[in-house]
Amino acid sequence: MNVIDYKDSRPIYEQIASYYKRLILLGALEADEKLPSVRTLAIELSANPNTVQKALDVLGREGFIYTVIGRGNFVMNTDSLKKAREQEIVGRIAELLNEAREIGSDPETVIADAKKRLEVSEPELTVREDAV
Amino acid sequence: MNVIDYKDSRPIYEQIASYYKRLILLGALEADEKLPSVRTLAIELSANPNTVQKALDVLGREGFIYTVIGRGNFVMNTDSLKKAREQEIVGRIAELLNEAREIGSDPETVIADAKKRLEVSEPELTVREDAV
DNA sequence: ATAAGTGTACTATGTCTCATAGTACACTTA
DNA sequence: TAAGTGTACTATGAGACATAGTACACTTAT
Repeated sequence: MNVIDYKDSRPIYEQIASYYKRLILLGALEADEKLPSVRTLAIELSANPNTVQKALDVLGREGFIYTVIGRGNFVMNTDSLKKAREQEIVGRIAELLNEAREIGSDPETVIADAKKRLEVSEPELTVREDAV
Repeated sequence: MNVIDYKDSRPIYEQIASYYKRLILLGALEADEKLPSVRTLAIELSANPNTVQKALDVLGREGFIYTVIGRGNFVMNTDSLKKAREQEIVGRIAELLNEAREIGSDPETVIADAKKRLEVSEPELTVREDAV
């Protein structure tokens, strides 16, 4: 699978963890769904079982999965995870807006420019700015 | 000086580079101003001259400073640097908004929440939302 | 011309993280 | 009982990072 990117400077275990964090937050994996075993994942991802285990450690510590000894790893309920991630995003955007203001850029302008770059996915819900 | 933080996971040379990037973008250092020498900086920052040199390499490659052999390192003009950084910020915010939408959060709500966290620095220019 | 200060380029050493390989053990399930 | 599961070790190698030390070409002040 195309999960590991050797041009990416991040460690492999972190890339694997990020990949599953994204899948879980997107709802691509259902709650209580069983993940492939450590050894199976190692083969699928072309990585070492120890590296996969390290990625699963991260996912477990951060509340994305839970473990049942002898049975496997399972996807955690996503409600609280989504809320937590949303708060991270809000905080990060606030930091960036503060920096923009520090270097003399207007936060409102920055926000407007960022909106222009948003991928349009629901055109029927989009209001064209110049139509107001 | 309190530039290097050993609790910070980033390498020292990157911390030093980030510190000067920030100073330059904020306008705390004027264009064509001379930086302290590599050896002087090493003492001031309590770091190794080689590590300082590596940080200056980064600053030079990214256009924050320029070098005159035998004389020293000097601060680059900040106009284009600020514009480039603003574009980075815009792109990063767009990425975060896309992710928020992917996990079911409304981008407009996220933006509103981020604005609430902005530090108030110019109250005379701030319009209270509930007063509209 | 000389000395001091400048950036720069090396070698060498030690520490740490990361990734891999291999082995072993306790648990659950078929 | 056998197979599959997570988990915990040891060991090895590669690479990034930081430090120490030395050296050289350049510019500037004396």
